[in-house]
Amino acid sequence: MKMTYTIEQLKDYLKRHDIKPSTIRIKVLEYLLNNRIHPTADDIYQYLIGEIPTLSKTSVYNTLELFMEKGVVNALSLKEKELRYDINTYFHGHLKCEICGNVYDFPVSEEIINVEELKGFVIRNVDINVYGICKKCNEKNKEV
Amino acid sequence: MKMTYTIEQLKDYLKRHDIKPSTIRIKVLEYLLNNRIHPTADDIYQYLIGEIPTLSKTSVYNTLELFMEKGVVNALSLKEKELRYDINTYFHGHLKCEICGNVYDFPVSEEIINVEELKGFVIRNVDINVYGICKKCNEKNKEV
DNA sequence: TTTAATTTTGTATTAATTTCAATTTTATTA
DNA sequence: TAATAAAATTGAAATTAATACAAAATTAAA
Repeated sequence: MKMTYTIEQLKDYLKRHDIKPSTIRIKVLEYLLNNRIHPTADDIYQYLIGEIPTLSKTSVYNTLELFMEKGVVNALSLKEKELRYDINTYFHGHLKCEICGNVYDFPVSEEIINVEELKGFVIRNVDINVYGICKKCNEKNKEV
Repeated sequence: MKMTYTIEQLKDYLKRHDIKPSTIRIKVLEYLLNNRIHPTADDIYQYLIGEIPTLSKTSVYNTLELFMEKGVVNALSLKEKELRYDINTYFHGHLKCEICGNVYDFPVSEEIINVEELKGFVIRNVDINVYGICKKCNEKNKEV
């Protein structure tokens, strides 16, 4: 994991989002910022248990719940059992490769929600999820 | 429930999708065609248990799984515990009202997947999910 | 320091989905 | 038609992500 944020930076990030910084919150934030792989709660837990041996899974869930309320992360519902979490809250789409399981980002124009049928609807969140086979896995298949 | 399909029509629908028609499959299909509310497996089960008293939930899951394989339904992953199922497999988006819980359809241009970043990716499915407050619930709130 | 508020933990619970062997139904063949 | 094979259905048990919640630990305030 590339370490690109100081503790002060992480604390400020939380404070700016109206979150009191605690060790767990700082570590979860650090993980999310440095591992932009749309991790599950368990991914986060499995990594952080190495850093905080007393960590409980409930704390990870609590932290992610708080982060969602404060707009720090979005949850991704990708037809999997587990939710994934995305620290990138800018408008964008997700590509899930059904072979390797990786989730990639791709740009989407906000124009798509400019349709008559959405007038009068207060939009809080938009998810654009594409399922298929990524370039890498597709090329591997051709070799066989 | 409006009854708009004959058993023969339902059987043909299944056969055209390479599915052997059985009583359960016909009833599940009928329910999906006549109740375009993006029901959950339990919604379907709760209704059909009144028609088929011996019905098991596993059969509903089995049937929906088969329908998905054969392209009869799509599963909707809307950050709820349960999956929902949609008999409308044409390209469109979904609006989930977080107040009343209803899920509405809205049109989306297929242009949104025409981006450079998706070239080389074999697309099998696209989900566009919008979360917020629907017109009806929004107007109710204003009254208060 | 004492008290209050907040955060974290750990266990138990919930509930949707899956697994799978047994049963039932349907189709095939002798 | 009866016997056999194949397919569909059932029901109980297992799985597991997420939640609830009370107790413990930590931090902040008085």
